[in-house]
Amino acid sequence: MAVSVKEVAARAGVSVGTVSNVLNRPEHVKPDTIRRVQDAIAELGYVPNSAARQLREGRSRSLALVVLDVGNPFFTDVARGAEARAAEDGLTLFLANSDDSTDREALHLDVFAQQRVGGVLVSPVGEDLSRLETMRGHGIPVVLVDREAGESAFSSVSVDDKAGGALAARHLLDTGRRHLAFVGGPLRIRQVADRFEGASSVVATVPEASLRLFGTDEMTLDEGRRVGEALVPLITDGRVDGIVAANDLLAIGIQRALLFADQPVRMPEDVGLVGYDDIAFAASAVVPISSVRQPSALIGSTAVELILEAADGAAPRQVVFEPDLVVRASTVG
Amino acid sequence: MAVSVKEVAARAGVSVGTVSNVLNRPEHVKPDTIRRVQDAIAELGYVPNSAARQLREGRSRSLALVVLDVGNPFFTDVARGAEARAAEDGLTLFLANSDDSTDREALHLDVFAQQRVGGVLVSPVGEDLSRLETMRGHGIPVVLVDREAGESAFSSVSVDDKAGGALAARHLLDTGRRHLAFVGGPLRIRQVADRFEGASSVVATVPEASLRLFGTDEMTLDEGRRVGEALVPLITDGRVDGIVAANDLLAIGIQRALLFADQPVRMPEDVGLVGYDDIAFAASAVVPISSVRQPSALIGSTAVELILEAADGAAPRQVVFEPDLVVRASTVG
DNA sequence: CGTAGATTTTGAAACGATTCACAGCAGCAC
DNA sequence: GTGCTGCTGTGAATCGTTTCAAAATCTACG
Repeated sequence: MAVSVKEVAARAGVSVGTVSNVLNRPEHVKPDTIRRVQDAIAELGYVPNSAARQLREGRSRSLALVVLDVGNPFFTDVARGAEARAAEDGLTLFLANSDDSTDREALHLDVFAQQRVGGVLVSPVGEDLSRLETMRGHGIPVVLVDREAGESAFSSVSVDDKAGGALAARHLLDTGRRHLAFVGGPLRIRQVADRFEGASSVVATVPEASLRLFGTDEMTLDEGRRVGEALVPLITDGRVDGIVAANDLLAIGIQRALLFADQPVRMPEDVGLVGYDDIAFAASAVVPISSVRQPSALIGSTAVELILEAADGAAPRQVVFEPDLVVRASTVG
Repeated sequence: MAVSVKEVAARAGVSVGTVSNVLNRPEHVKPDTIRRVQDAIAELGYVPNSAARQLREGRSRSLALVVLDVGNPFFTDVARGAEARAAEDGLTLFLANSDDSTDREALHLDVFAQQRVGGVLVSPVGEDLSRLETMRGHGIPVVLVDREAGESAFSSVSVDDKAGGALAARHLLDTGRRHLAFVGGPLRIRQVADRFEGASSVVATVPEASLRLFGTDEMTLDEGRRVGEALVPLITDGRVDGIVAANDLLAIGIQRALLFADQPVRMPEDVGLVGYDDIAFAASAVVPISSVRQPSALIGSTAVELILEAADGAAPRQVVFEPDLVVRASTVG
């Protein structure tokens, strides 16, 4: 059943060492021999066993990416960028989904540690990075994605979320709004907390402006709708005239609730709405949504770059991208 | 650097066999010994090497899923269902993206064959299943996802796409439309061809009804918008009054183009729109979109079920789910 | 106290690929 | 003919785990 180098060697009338040489350094093998071995491989349908190879080499030619939510287009874009960059170096990228759960995250990290992957890219769920420390201690390079490493000795690639939050809030203030709402949560997610903080700090600079927080349990379309419905009366009253959503899924849900309320809200006249991530659906929304853009594919490819550096023993490095604002009809007429 | 069973054994003062027993069949080991070994494991930070385990066992405790497009929420939902079911049996699921390319599909399948994964779930890009045949020949169970296996000896789990296409078309006819447009492509994608065929066959039963095909290169928001713009004048003329989109991404793009045209089209008054897949965004669209629902998570979990059966040597089996129609405001007032 | 039987523990073999020191050999110069 | 060099090819050792027959130890009971 199992075809191994041994069978191939027997069939081709050479030793196992020679078969391995044909596979890994054909320049040391006579052309005629190469052909004989390749014929044998084809005839027997030999497929190398990567477990054996890996065991011998001590490390696998693969990387892992653990994201917070595969359902969020932002992360699939990051994954695309990472995979493309990894492929350039002949590396395979495993994609795993932690779904905002520390348990699932831990589970995946364990599996990857056991696989001895060449490196782990992770957008960590919580603040506790000790498990990642141990991974690095075991010689597995770790890069934080979409989260700044701060004083810790990890490499990281992130986007300045405070700046992003500020960008969104400032845009609303610049276009005349004064009573802002920030929708997102839970605040234990660092990205959310930072975006809120950025927005807050900008609002604080304008005396008559206010910012009110509307917390959510998750950042989904449904939660957005729920909050959107609650916002309608406030907007009608004039108590809210600008909304910053912590991501585009929320923003889309909010928009839907506002436009389809019994007493519909006009956008951008009655209220301005800014999302975050600039996923494709944001541009295709009913009223296209202004959004804070993050260079998602670039984040992915840069993360792989940093892993490769780390694997070469380079010192950890923090890359922080600046977000920019894509202005659409949800904020300006 | 590398901590192996050997070091653990030495530290705990037992043999390597005992360490392995603690890990795999603790019921045969004295409680006191278990504790001593576990302490040693903790102190040394031992992490099992799954390459070695796999080499010994000949097969890895993991499955692979290769999807056509990770960017499509339908497939991430399938992946979720599959992963959950796999986790029940302690199996890891690797997710890979073929992006509609046979090359990328082949690449991923090669890697998985070398990994000796316990099974492969794949929604194949083309019609040529020979590579999958060889995988099965090598003893790796294969299950086709979202594609019926037909006469071939694979297991498969699919949804009746002809019935789905028919469902969509019949609904439009039932609500009084007669001039239908089918948007989707390329037709080499089996699912698209089947949905079109289903719609055609229903339309053919109504004398005065017609169905026109609008081909696309890919099934994305942008392509939907492009076709939507082309449809506007036809709808205004009354030459088209119902649209079947081959998936929801297209439908959302189409809707946006129609609603935001210079001379906007009313929905459902001027035209009815039916999508396919029932992704979350369809329900949250401006005008919520009627859509042919596929039980995505169930498809994923069933596929894993079939893999497990096949691994136990059971005969291949074809599971075909019936789609159903979720009616929303895009087709009825 | 001896022993059958059960419970624990042992340690060498095996999984499949890579590596590397070394062997075989042809060609060549002296 | 001898010794070198360069090119090919060899095969035993190795990676870390599991397995399993056999050994060691314990338990209960006459």
